[in-house]
Amino acid sequence: MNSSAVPARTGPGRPRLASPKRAGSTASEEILDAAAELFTTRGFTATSTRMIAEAVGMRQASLYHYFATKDDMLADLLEATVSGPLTLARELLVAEDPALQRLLRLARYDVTQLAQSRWNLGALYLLPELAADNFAAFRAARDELANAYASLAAETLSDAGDPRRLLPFRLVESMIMMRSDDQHSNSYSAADLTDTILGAISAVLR
Amino acid sequence: MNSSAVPARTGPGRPRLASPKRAGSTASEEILDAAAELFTTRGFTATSTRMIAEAVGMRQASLYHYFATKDDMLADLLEATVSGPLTLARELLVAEDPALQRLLRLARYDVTQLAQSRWNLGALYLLPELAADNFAAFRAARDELANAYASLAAETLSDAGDPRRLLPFRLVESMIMMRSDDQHSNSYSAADLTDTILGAISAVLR
DNA sequence: ATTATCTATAGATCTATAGATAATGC
DNA sequence: ATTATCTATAGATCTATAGATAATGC
Repeated sequence: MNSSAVPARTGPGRPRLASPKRAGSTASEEILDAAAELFTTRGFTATSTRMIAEAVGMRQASLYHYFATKDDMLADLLEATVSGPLTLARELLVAEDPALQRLLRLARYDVTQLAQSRWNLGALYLLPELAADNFAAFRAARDELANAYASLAAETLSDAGDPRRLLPFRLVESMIMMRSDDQHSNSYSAADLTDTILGAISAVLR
Repeated sequence: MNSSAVPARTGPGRPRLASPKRAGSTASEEILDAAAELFTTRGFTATSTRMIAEAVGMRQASLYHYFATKDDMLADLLEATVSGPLTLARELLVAEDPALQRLLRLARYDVTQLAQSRWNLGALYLLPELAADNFAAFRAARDELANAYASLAAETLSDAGDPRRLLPFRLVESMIMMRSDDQHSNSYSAADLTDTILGAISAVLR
């Protein structure tokens, strides 16, 4: 327990006034961890850069050494949530196993990450603020991911235009809503809910 | 096309500078219509009371004749989205028909409303801002609705603790995500998507 | 007299920039 | 010299309140 004002981290640059308070081995990571908590618990626009800085233990202006705008922090956080699933999806799209098997592998990876990530960043996917240019890369990535789900699902259906091909992606995302609400769902473990969602994907495409 | 500054509506009170621009037969309704559009397209905190007033054609301060706070506008909008489904759910919980039939009736009503309402207010259900006291009534209503879905679904399952009982509510809500994203889903009509969701509910509980 | 609006504004923000300062590293 | 921080602040908001004004209704 280091309660002095002396920062633990050493290296070039003027020292911080406060000691580190955040997960992360670099200043950028500390900032993103604080931003993720505040964005998911108080809202994006409702979180000021001052609050983020305070949660990190630095001054508000110092954030701008790492991020040009507040939007950039959110963009980085969101892109990190889709990059893993998207990489896996690209691999699975060209793999040889049966489509349902590939779809379920992708879904399991994705749902598990949504359930276990440190902050429920998926809750920010519906923000109208994401229509801004700053988030175009994220939107494109999430789109590509949705399309990968739809392609894999379509392969399991006799009619490729069957609208059920849209459901697996939505069932995966339902983990976000369950986690947001978790008043009732908290009687189930993340593993149970994951299996339930995977079972539902199979049942729906059958 | 009345381009003069003379307001169309007549009655007591100082006239507005601008003529009416909004759906709604009362000032409160005009304000809520403008707020709903702006909250869903730009975000709640990112929408200022000035923008709302401008969209209505009145001055910012005049909003406060009808709503004590900006939060109250959102609370009213959200409560309106759950009151219909909740009323139906209460009736169906004590009705005599088979549980699956009652569940599907509720789901159809709810999904149809989510698909066809003038603004996609469901996209605001995940806002962290809703944790505030102002929204307690909405949260309670949505909770009760989620519980009604879970009860009806549990009746159709041999094991009442089966986690699948959580899925119908989430499948219904997936209409919100589809509508938000609708890049791909817009190749399907609302009616097709509604039927697809109802089919998925049946398939998942089978 | 009552109502619905208006004008004006207090007080509290908020984001981003400019420029100083205190470390390390060469 | 380079880097990471700091202090200070400009300029632009934003919400909510106070009090004036212009209608209708009695």
